[in-house]
Amino acid sequence: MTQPVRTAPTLAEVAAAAGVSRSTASRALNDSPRISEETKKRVRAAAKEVNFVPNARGRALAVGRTEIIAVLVTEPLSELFSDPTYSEFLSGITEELSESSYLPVILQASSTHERNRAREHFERRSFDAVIDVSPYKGSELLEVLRELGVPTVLCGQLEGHPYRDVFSTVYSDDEEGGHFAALAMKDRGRKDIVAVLGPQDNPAVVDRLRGYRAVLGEDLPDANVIYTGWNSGDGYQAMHQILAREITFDGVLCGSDRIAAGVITALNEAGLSVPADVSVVGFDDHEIAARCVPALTTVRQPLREEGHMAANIALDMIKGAEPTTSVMHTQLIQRDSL
Amino acid sequence: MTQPVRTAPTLAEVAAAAGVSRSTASRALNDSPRISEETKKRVRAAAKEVNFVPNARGRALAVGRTEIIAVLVTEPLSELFSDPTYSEFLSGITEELSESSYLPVILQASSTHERNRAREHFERRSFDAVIDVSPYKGSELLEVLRELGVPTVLCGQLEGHPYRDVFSTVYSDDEEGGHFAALAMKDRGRKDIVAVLGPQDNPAVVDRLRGYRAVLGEDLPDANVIYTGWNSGDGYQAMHQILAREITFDGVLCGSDRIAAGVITALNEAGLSVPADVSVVGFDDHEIAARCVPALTTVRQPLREEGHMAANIALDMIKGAEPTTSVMHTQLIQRDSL
DNA sequence: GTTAACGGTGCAACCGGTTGTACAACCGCG
DNA sequence: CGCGGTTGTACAACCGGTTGCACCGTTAAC
Repeated sequence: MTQPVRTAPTLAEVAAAAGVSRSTASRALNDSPRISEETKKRVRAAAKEVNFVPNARGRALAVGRTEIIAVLVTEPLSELFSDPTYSEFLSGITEELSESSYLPVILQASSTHERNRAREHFERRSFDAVIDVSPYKGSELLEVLRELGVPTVLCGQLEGHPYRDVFSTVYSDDEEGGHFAALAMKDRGRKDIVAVLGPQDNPAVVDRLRGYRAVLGEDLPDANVIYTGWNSGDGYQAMHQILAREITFDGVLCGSDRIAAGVITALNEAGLSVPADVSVVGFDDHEIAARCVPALTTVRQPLREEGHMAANIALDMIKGAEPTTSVMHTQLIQRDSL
Repeated sequence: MTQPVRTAPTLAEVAAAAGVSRSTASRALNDSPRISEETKKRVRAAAKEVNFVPNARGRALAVGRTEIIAVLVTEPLSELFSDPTYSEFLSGITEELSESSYLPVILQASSTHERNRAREHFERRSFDAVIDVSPYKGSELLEVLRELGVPTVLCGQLEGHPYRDVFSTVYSDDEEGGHFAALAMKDRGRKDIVAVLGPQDNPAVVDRLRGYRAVLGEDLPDANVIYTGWNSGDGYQAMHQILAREITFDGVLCGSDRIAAGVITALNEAGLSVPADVSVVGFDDHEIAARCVPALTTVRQPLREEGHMAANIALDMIKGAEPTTSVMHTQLIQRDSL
């Protein structure tokens, strides 16, 4: 059994064990070309012997990096937890960073208290970069990050993009996605469309609607657009409201797959069949889409790939790259609800 | 408008601006009694002037602490995301630490890749302490933390407690909770009890069952105990299995409120009324418990308080305190399902 | 045989803070 | 007037790494 180590070995001990100087030991472990192969072997052996791992604090001070990237979450965790969008994003980020020596950590900043604490650590430069996964409302923290010049990537659109020249942005082409969904409705011959979308103040929602409109025009009248939350319960309720109005419609464009699931339930309860009577198209292509009955035709957002992209941009910015805006393409996934 | 600051001011600049040495500046900002009030004022003014914030890297190296605490999550995020238990826990931790200068960050370590990266940063001593919120299966990371001597708090029981002398542990008294639930059944005069619990390998489940048994004895026969997942779907399915057996029972003890919700749905579908025909008692007292129809009688776990406790213990251990085990009390919440 | 070139290593400075200790200035006291 | 005791400040070392540069011993070229 290995004994608990209370005090970690330092580079000096490794150097002593290998019979070289600290600098040589350092270079040997960092594989510098200036050190002979033989010396490297000896130092590496010594390092392994004493179980040496370079101390993050000393290293961070010397190289000016902590190798920790903060994934900033400004929504309450419970909300985050109920939305599969985020977990896809996060997996993408983690996946990509696992190739590097950087470690992503999730930083919750929903309350004012939390934001202040986060701000403090940003100012102290505890993190090399920040990836904000829910920036759409903006926040005073973004202002702080801008002032500090911390490399920052926004996942998702920010209203009006006031920071475009300072921050990088990654998001999927929502207008294009709306386009695809609407086109599918049109091709199917649907003429009287209803839309059940997410919150009206969300830029993604606005863009998707623009995409719908570009294709459908007056087939999607203003009166038929409902803004609500992202959950199936929200979709269910919204659909009930629409049914109560007793208007005629033959297609429903949904802001998320979960909304679509609720919509389908409500339609079925009202005796309407999907897709025979009404076509339904979702958005996101989450797991739930394939499990719907009937399986949901939807617009796929490449969330995992967005995570990859965000992570890579963060790494580039740490190395000094300029901010970028990166728009990902969407894709129509054909299933049975159309 | 403040201009973006590319290079942060250092203590040396503050000292120069205030006309004192670096050491005096440092002591003044840390409110050392050896510095005159007048000098402190001057230094503080200078610091404010240049917007000085002590650099985390330099400070960490000097004081030997990063002031970052890792909240370790070894389950897949999606699972974590669906269980309200965690978000309560986390809120408790964050709340408590917001009083200190420590920052909690969430560290995902579900895949092997992620665990390796986490391990690396543990070895580098990137974090002052670790709070593991889902330790019950154990993991090789715990072994690493033990060897490194990193202050560690486990939230929840660990099978067999092999690390009791090295790690602190916080959990609620599950046996007591089981006791309370069973006692309520008994007081109500229920004699033929069924239990629908979480996974059998979970120590909490074992303890709760022990609590049930201590009160009910043969009123809860082995054959009536079903192990399943924590979700309402699991509860629903389990109840259907039980109904198919056509045994007589008048009470159901559930491993979680979500299980209870599923159980109630299944009972209603079978034409059984709660609580007239069958009493149901949950566990956790999550939000869902109060929203059930009928409102669920359940055993409250003080999750938020456990978070507070875990955070405080972590801080104490950083200061050198010995590991502690802390068991929190549960409480029966009387509602209408009994 | 001298010298230039070069590969390998160590010294020392540096990153940005904190802290033990020396020292100067001032006080009151005998 | 000289002394010990306070008070306030600065110097320098330290935390644990990285890195510019000087230096050493070879070898090769003239």
